[in-house]
Amino acid sequence: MASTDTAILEAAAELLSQRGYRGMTVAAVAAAAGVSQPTVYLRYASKHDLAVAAIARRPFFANPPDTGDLTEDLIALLTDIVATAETIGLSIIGVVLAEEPEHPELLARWRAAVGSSVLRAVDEIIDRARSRGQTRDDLQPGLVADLVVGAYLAHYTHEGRPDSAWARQIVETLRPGLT
Amino acid sequence: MASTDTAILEAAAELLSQRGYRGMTVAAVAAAAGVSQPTVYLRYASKHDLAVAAIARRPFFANPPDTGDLTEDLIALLTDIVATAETIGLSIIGVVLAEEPEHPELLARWRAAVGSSVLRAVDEIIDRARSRGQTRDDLQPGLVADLVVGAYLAHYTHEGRPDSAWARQIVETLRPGLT
Amino acid sequence: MASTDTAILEAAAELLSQRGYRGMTVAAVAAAAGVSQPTVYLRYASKHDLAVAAIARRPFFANPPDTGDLTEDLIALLTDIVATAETIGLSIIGVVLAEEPEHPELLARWRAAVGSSVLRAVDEIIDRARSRGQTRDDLQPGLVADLVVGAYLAHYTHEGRPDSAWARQIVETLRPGLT
Amino acid sequence: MASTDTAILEAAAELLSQRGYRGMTVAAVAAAAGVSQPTVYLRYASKHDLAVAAIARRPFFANPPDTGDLTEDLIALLTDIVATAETIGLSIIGVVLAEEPEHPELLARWRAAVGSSVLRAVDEIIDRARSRGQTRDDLQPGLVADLVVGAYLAHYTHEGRPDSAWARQIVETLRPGLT
DNA sequence: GATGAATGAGACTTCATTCAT
DNA sequence: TATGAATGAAGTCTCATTCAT
Repeated sequence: MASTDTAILEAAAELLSQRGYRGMTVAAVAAAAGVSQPTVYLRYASKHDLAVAAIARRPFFANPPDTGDLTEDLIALLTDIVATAETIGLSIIGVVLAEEPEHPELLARWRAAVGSSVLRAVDEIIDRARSRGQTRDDLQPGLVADLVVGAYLAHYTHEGRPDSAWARQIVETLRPGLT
Repeated sequence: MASTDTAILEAAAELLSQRGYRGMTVAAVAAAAGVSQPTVYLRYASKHDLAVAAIARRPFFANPPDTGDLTEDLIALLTDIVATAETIGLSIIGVVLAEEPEHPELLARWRAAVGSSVLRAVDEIIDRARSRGQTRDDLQPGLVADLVVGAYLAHYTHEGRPDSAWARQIVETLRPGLT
Repeated sequence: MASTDTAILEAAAELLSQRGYRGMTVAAVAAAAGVSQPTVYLRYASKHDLAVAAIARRPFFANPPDTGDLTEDLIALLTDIVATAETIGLSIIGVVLAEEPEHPELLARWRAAVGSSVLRAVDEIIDRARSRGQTRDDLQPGLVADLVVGAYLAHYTHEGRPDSAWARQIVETLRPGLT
Repeated sequence: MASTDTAILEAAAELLSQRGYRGMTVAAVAAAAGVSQPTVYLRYASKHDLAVAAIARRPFFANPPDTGDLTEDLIALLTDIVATAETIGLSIIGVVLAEEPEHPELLARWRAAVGSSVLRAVDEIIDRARSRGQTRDDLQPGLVADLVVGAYLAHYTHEGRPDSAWARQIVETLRPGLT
């Protein structure tokens, strides 16, 4: 059944976020999805395959904010990223990094899904700013994406959840380099 | 014996970096340290305690570069971070993030050890720049640390290892906002 | 359908020979036969019943060689047995012997099918020889069958595949006792 | 403990004979030996390794009979083989043959242990007979071993347990070819 | 008659942890 | 202090078998 498919993937993604790769046991996924373990194996050849598939269910940033101003767009994007992360936690990123030595496909899948969607969002924001003449011609979107998204990763890793003023402060600090 | 203590901690840190929390089995730590498993338990009450202790053995950034120029200092710091990360891998950061829901002490320990040492390094670099009149008075070191260190985390997570020109490009992009 | 019946039995016999009783999974039989698993169960109440039925599909020795000479007949028969065994392997005999403690029907079926057909072949060869006056009157075909067929079983079990001269050497060693 | 070692190997050999490779579960071996499953894995890296080790515990034919007469020696040897087989069953031979496609080491080990010990026994019997002038100079012990041992394998496989007169009849049938 | 989908039971294996010495 | 030996608990995966369609 289609609903079984969804239930399994959602249970897997949830457990992956909350209990890590190790904690995402097939038994727990099956129980959370309300099916038996072999039913999971009917769909995925191994736990590893299931985890890889679950990664792709993480949130995308498909519709970048469009406020008409570069700074505000970036603040909105960063705020959105922070809000998303506070909902589902950063541990999913931790999982894909932590498992890289043994399961590099997880990180690969994360890059293909989430990483590229973030980059695309920044790309679009900067494109629009450029067409409004708000930004330097040689500004590289990849660098901006690294700086904006990374700031949150570093802040969380080194200090914890940022306060509400933080996103604006980051983008303000960055602004002179963009325009 | 002191050398036994060291051997155990080093083996644990190494395995934690290279194989993650799950891969850091007590048997593997004991074997790598050349002792028996009960010897490990004489020192740490549990595997988890051992992992927490091992986290503190991660590299510090005790002597921030001092080139006489803010930009060059930051490039050197970032280059140093990248080099360190390429040696020991990012999976250790992944581990502390991934384990946070169940073992928040790992992340707490990481913040106390590595996070604060990075922040102190950036602090010092900016202090020196400020005393040379190279930077704004209201520049907050915490934001700069987020941006510089985070850029690498984001780049690695989204794209992989950066090329050799990358660190300079990041700092150049950032520079107008610092001075 | 008749062809379905055949396909299932052939797949079962093939898998039984090549992968043993354990390797003959119902899923593998169904896949090899191009049907679903329940289709197999429509025909056989259990995997075991299927195995028993598959045993009966093993090769018979219906037309014993007739060269006009006892020795040559036996050599031809033994050569034929060796050739057959090298094609389908001895593991099928292993299966019926190995399963005897728990599933004696397999061995019973093998005796009824293959064992009796070999005995009949030796019987006929010796009958013809006797009518030509080539053999002792009191020669018991059962003993000859044991010696000829068994020689191959023992050779394979103890040493492996015999070389090309072996069948003739065996029968030559045996000859003085037959005539 | 040494007694644990023995208990595990004996339990494994017993189960291998009586329930086949599949039936020799590690749980059953552990239970029969009175230990936990991990204790078994402390000694053997896998179930397969355990089975291979258990094969070597099968009976040898170290002291061939020495009656002073070739025929009687062979009858005694064959009678001994039959008696041994009736005690432990032929299913262990079935197991090594049945598992050959997936676990060829079992058959290899059987050949190295049991096969070679039988061959050595026949060798010695014939050597002694030759030194007494009771046999042909060119008689090949390997062929005799094949014929004598094989006769029992074939008889059992095709008909079942032989009656008490059978061993003598086999050797008598063979005798003219030996002397 | 045929099958897609499901599952209870059980197999092999690993691991953190303990205990007697 | 140190360890050889042991184990409860749990994890991944497979398989014979069933049921609704």
